[in-house]
Amino acid sequence: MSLVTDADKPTLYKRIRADIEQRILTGEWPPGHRIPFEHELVARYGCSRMTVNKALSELAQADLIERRRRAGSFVRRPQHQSAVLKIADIRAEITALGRTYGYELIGRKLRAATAADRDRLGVKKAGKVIAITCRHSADNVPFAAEDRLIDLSSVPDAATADFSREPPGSWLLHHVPWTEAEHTISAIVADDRTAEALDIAVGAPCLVIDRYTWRSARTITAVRLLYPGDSHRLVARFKGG
Amino acid sequence: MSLVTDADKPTLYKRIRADIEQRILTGEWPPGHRIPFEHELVARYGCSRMTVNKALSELAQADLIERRRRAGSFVRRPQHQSAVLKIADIRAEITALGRTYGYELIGRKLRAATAADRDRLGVKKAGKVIAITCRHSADNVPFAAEDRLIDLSSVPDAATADFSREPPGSWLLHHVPWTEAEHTISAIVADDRTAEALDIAVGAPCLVIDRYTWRSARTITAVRLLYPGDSHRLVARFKGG
DNA sequence: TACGATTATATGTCTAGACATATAAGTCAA
DNA sequence: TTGACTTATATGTCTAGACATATAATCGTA
Repeated sequence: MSLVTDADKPTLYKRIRADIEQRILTGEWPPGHRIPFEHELVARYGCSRMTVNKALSELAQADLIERRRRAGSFVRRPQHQSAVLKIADIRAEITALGRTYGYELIGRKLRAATAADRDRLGVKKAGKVIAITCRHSADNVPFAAEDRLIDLSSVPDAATADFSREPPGSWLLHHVPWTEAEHTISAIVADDRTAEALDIAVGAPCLVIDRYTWRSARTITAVRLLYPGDSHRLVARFKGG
Repeated sequence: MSLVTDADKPTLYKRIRADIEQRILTGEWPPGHRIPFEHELVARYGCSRMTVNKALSELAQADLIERRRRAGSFVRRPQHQSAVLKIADIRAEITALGRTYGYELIGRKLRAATAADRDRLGVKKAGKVIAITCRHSADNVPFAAEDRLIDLSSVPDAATADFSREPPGSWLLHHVPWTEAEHTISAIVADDRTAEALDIAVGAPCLVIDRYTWRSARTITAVRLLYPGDSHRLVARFKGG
């Protein structure tokens, strides 16, 4: 029976945060509205300033309010230009849907980086790379085609990994410590090769995700994922939930 | 000459946070690694516990570490399944590129909600709605086609807004207090109508963004944006920046 | 050996102060 | 009116404590 997400954790600063969030979300305090000063909230809730400060700091970190010295704290304009996009590991995504995951390695080549490879990885110098082509399926229906390049100078262990059984995405997730990533999403129509890989018609729409991954300015992998565009959807949700 | 993002703000807790973040991102402290206890960091930095607690709390809020009572704080596994997708206001997006923005209202209808309208808005009962079709262009080249439905029972002011001059997206952004949104991204091929609206060939790939917006369980608007798929790209970036 | 009770400990929250600092607002002179 | 200076004030950071609480580890017992 809780309208607020974590109303069942009745610590004071969370209650203060939830109270304010509630008023912002309902529109009672519209964008630009100055929320009460810290000392006013201290008086209202009968607590110390550090407690309301913690509540307000978290709201500021979540971009719900903006804090300005000497002026006060203000409700920010909704920013639905940025949303959290969930791009799950494909295996996890499929098994989460209760479907059986299938994986098939199509090609694996270890080679000295060509100019095209270096360009794709965004590096000037690269030694060897592994190029992998594979396919993911759900209930034996093609789900996504993957075309990946791994920089072996960053991930030398990848040279001996067995990608015929484990998808490179999963392997990397468990063997590289921490990464940053950039995703680019676009649409194309299937060419001959793509149509065959995904078992769709030539000219059918495809959703493309290009993911470029690095760690501390060091390139790790570049991957292109192709999904049948009419059956696959990416969902990005902003705020709440 | 700073390697760390906000090293120029030398408050202690930010320095502690940056130090730890650095070690995580470089892989020095891999996923699963237990970072020093609060009392150890207190000793190392010669500060009070609240100060290191603030640093660790922010790292936890950013999902970089996980805190477990009695056990300690641990580096989390990289989660590149969630990324921040920037879906800018179209006008802002175009002007940011230094191109001139153009807007053209194609159709506007005020009507009692049909069954299809209610379905699209995800409501059981809706009074009147406004259906809007319009087009955005950059340097006089079609950039995106928009097809929108606004629930007038949630946003009555929209009935009198002049959408022939201001795009409905911008208008809503400035007239509804705060919203939650869900975006669904998919790919289609252009049909006759779409091809004409975007001045592309029939059968050309299109990127589709369906955005559904509400405030406190109250539906505001549902919009479908169509972009030429080969010229438009969405970029989502995770961590760092 | 397995299970239940106890204990130790790291984190979670909170207080009542303090000083620092950016800046809105007011003051005064050119 | 404008610009420079001063002041008041809200936020930013920090301290040295305190008690609460979840839980890993230990111990004792069946």
